[in-house]
Amino acid sequence: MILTGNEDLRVVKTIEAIKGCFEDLICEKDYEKITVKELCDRARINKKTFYHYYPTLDDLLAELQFEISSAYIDMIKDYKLPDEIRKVNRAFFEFSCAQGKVFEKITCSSGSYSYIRQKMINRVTSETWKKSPAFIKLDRFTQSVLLEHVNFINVNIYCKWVADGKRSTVEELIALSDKLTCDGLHGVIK
Amino acid sequence: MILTGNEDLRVVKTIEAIKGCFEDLICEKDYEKITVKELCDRARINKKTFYHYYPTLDDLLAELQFEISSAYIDMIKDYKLPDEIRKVNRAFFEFSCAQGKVFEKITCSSGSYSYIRQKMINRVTSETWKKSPAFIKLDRFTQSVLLEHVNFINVNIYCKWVADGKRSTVEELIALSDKLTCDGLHGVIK
DNA sequence: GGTATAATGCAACTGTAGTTACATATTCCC
DNA sequence: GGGAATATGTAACTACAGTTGCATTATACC
Repeated sequence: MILTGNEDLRVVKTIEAIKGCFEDLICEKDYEKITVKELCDRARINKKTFYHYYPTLDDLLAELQFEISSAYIDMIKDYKLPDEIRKVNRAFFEFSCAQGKVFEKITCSSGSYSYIRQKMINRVTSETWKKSPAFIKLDRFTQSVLLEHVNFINVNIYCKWVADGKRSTVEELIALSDKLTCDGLHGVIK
Repeated sequence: MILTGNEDLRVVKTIEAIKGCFEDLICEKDYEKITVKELCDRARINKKTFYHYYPTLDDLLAELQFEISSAYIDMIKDYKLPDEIRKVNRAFFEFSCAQGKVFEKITCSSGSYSYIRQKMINRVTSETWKKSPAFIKLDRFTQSVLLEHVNFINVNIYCKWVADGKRSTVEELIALSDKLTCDGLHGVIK
């Protein structure tokens, strides 16, 4: 549940407790090892209350991902692909690299919930591609391929950057992304 | 457990039953919804026996993935990247498109086990890249990015091809892959 | 402040994951 | 074919997921 401000105080308290404790747990251990029980114990709520708001832990995770990436969506929503791809790449890394540990864990964890990456990818890119006349002319199959293409490249670079100890600068990440997205391997290696 | 031919007949019977029923189940329903219990019921074995061979269902899935992709690994193991990338792309699609439903489900399912893609990706590409002098000269970070880059593009194309009802020819898939890997977006869209 | 409404808690339930000690059956190999 | 080795089964156990009916509490609104 995403709070709007009009909720019952009990709801606000419960949802904030659920999300806060969930973020803590995500930072402390692998998502796959988090149980509903321990989340409820920590948030001081009954299991029934949790299930009242979320069918499964995966749904809570998806909502958190949705909320976190919303700011990024806003940044790129007016850019046009493929012409403004460099702006999209820049926005991605300036946004992602400024995020905290929760974003990092959610985006990079290689466990069974990396599918979240795909959800994010689809949400983000479909909005920007669809404004391109050249894109509209492509067949649906090629469209669907391109839809995930750019963001995978960026998520991949971001995750490897984290795994490497964040030793490159944001500008270096953007430069690598620009090469791989615009020019392919030949931009990086001969 | 991967059978070598020297095993006790009981072991052969058990392992074949486990893998056979697991493949059937994968074709019938989402992997996430398969339980150890129903696999054991179908394979006519006790839970204890299953856990004797596999710590979790994920491990069984990983082993199946490993076995299925072995033939592909053999095909590309002598190619050198980035020079022979077109050969790798061709091998990928000629192999993947000839596979059956189990491969399709394992590779394309968008659920929580799409991480299998990553495992496959890493296994496949590291062997081919490491023979490239130009690759060795790159920093570790860029290396790790490239390691997943090519195969993601191919897996992505393959999965979209399946989702689209396999309407393109294998040659069209290879052509699209060649453009995206070698030349980036500019090879596909202006 | 009192009350109807909605949120939450409680307790008990079913089903599955994963483990254990021990019993039994199958296979291997002589 | 017989006996040792080992694979598999049985049954019972703990723990958690997810659900249910009913009790209780907090909140909103008059």
